[in-house]
Amino acid sequence: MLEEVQLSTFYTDNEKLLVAVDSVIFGYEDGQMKLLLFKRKIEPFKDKWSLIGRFVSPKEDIREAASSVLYDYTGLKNIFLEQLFTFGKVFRDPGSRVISIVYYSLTRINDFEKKVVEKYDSKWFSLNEIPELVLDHSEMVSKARMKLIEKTQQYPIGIDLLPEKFTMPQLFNLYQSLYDRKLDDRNFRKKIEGMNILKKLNEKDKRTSKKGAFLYKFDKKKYNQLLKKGYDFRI
Amino acid sequence: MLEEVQLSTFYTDNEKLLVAVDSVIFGYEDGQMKLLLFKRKIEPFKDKWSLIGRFVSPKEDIREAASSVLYDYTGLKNIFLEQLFTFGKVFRDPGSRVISIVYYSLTRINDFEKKVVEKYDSKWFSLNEIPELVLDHSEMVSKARMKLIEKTQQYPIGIDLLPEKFTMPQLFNLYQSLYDRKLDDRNFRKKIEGMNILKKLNEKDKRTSKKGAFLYKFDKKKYNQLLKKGYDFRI
DNA sequence: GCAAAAGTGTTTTCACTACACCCATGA
DNA sequence: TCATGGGTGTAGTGAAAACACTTTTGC
Repeated sequence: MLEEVQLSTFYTDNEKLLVAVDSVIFGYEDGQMKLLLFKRKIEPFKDKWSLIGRFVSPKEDIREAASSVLYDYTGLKNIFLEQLFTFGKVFRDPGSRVISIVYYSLTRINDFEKKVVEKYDSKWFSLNEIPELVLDHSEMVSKARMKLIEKTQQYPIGIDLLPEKFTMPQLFNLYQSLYDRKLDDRNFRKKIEGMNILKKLNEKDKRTSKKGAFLYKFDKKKYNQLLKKGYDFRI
Repeated sequence: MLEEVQLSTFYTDNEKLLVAVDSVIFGYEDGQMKLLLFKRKIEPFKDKWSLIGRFVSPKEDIREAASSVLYDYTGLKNIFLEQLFTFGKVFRDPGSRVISIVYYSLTRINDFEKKVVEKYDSKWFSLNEIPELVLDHSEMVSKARMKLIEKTQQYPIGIDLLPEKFTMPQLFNLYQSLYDRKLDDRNFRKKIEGMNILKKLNEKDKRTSKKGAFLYKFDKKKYNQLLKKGYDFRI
């Protein structure tokens, strides 16, 4: 109660606005980057494809709001989540004047998650098959895709997109799919090994070849050391 | 009136919040990057140093709000202005729950502008002499400074910070001051000339030496071509 | 034994670094 | 004539690019 009083003492002459958070959720599966979309549950544009989001209440931090949306619809906690951009045109939403603060996140698409996701009338789309979206959500997605590519230069995003144990060919395919061009596999290995942020395990993944590919793990300690020095993660 | 009706049809169950824009204004003068700060005019924290900003009205785009603040307090229009980040912790402002969308901008500090600025109880501070600021404004500034350095990698920010005609030593000093370290002047020239985005003029600036330094202009056409290809502007 | 994916080295090329001296001019 | 800032070239180093063959093994 005291808080309430404190918080309403000033600025009383100014008009308030609706504020929402929306999330662009990326995942990686079958050698492709994917995007999680939802059937919108409210008017206007009910049942059209949309990002997931909700209104921010006066009692929660905006990041908290984004992270709780994520948890509610995917069951995931503590995953990569970063603010992208705030959309604030007057008529961006015909339903009302709404400021939308957009976050993007990176997840591993796995079986558990799929079940939660199916419950909410949602679907993973490959990046080249994204349907028309409500409001300015397509613009949000395209900004997020650009940001994602930028992000690869400062951060080894494989950490969040691949399973804990992964093979070199998997990592290689991830980067090819992200950059949308062919890379040289030998140079790729050299570059990655030069970074020295992977631990090679004594196990092999034999699902995709007879020979089998060695499994690796990210070494988060070494990664954090590099990050402090401002390492350049470009491939 | 029709608009009003349209805009209030949906989402009526949700609580609204105060939304503000704040601007981090950078300038360059006397070989130093500077920051424009203002004495806060409202309670709480009246008369403390602060970024400039104001509340967003329901009838204006957020970018419009940021750009009009800038115009009101510096007299400048059409200058570099980009969204930085949105701050939205519940208690970031003890005056009330306020979402703050922060923009940053780059300007040329010139005599005209100075007069407008003096009128508003404001002052340019060198980056290493920034006083304590109200609320979370110091965090905003430090985020803006990091962004500024990032930005130099994708954009020749000299365009917005230097006068239209400038000398190589001026540009060189700007980058040294931005990166806060000594650079090699010969390598710097080579790099810049390699980019091929400057036009060398047939005039010299003799204010700082007897020999005089050639003046250059940015060639915006060539710059835009490079930008499309995703050129790397790192020094 | 062969198909299919995994894994490995060398040479070339190019960009970045380091480094020191001459030039033009006003006072 | 000299002090001051402006301007230039070259050799060395290291990272990135280009490029093709061998290994493993389930079928």
